[in-house]
Amino acid sequence: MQKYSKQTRFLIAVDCIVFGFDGETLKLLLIKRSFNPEKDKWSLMGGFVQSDESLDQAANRILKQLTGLEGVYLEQMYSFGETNRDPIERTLSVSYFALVDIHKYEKQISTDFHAEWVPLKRIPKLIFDHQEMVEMAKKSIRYKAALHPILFELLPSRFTIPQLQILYESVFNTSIDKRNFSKRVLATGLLIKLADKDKAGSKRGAYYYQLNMQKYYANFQAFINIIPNPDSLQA
Amino acid sequence: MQKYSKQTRFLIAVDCIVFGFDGETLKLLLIKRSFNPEKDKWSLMGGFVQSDESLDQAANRILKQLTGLEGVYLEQMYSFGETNRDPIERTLSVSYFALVDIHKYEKQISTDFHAEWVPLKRIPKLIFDHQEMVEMAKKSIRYKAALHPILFELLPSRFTIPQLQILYESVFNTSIDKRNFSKRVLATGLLIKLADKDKAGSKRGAYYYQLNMQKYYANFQAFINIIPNPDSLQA
DNA sequence: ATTTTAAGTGTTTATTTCACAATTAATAAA
DNA sequence: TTTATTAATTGTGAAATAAACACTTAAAAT
Repeated sequence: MQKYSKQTRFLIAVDCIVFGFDGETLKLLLIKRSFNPEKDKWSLMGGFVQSDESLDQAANRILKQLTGLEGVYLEQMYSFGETNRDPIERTLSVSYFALVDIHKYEKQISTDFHAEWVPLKRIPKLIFDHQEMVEMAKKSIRYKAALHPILFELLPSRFTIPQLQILYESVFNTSIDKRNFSKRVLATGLLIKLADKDKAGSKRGAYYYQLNMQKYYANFQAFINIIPNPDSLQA
Repeated sequence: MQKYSKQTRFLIAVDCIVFGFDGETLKLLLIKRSFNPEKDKWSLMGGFVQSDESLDQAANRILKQLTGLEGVYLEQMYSFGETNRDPIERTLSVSYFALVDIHKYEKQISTDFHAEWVPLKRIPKLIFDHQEMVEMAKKSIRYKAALHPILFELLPSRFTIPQLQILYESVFNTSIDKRNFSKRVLATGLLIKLADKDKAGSKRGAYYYQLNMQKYYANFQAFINIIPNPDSLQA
């Protein structure tokens, strides 16, 4: 088999920006890097693409290897290709963002792996250009969540409207009138009201809801307006 | 200097989906591939990333080399990484889309280079996964143009509102009421009315407008609503 | 002077968004 | 048992925005 001779070949990495929500705070999953360079520094989940796997496969494998997470929402974001972004050797990084319900994986992550959930407001210095990736990922999920119902991926399968509102308020760093918020989310038709309540947060208790998966998948592409004044969003 | 030994290295290509508008029809710039494999087949503009250039630099260089185009709107879209997408050797393709005023470059392209503008509705079979890239690019510009004023990049610096409307109608494959359209675009505050008219399209002539570049750059990220019923858009 | 053609413009109605506060369910305390 | 506390739940009116809809006008051609 012939080859494209004379062309340079490069390392290709995948880096994952993993968002999680615990009911109160938006967090990122970070690890202490286990190899040189920058060993023991904070880093995103990353690894090299192998010759027998596609980018999506690589992203899923890396996420699973480093955190045990499997089957989570994962979306390609952007490829970072500055020549000197890795000081050892030029490496292209294809970045992905992931959305995870923290509680579903919390124990698994902290016991089996050296990964940690860090509040988005207190991200430490990261290696290479990972800081830049995080900034872009924050913008990306805001942008996408303003139009599409991706934030449900951060919640457990049963959740309350107040929980959902806290999540939206965290992501958009704003506060929303709860009457208008509940009207908007219910108007999407995506929610199914359940019979029982979550009594953890209040005496009265808040009804649980779950996603109408039919409509969720069917309407995923359609624009959905949950955020007031989306005009002020930054891309 | 140490290296990451044991890791596989890959070819990295950049492929550009170049959109153009001639006042009537949306077109793509295609070339007949000049080397094997698939020599003489239709292809997007592409080339390998060199060791001393970033992805953006590679995209700009390739666009310039193959078409003479320089300083055009160019945006990274998506990275395609299926293992077998290039039959000769595994190659990652980082795709970009570009928006070009056809008239500004038409002669240059057809005389100096073997590139051709092909109406979007009559794209021939393309090599590799370029068809898939084109489909994604069509969705991408629709999506982005529904929210941001990128389509002005396809027009000359002086244009009329009827021209602009035809462009929007082409991109969204729809027809728009001209009273509502002109109200919407003028409401953005992005347009400056000029004193003279374009007499080519009608006896009466249509006033030329140009972009208010201040506002254009300032408001580029803000959501701008020009399309009726954007809910029906597909991501 | 008349015809032709596309450009330009305004109003009414319907829909959506926004601002705003009282009531209720359930537990805890008296 | 009653009362207090706390968060959940719910509705309405005003304002802004979007949608539907048709005639007049400028300029060239006849």
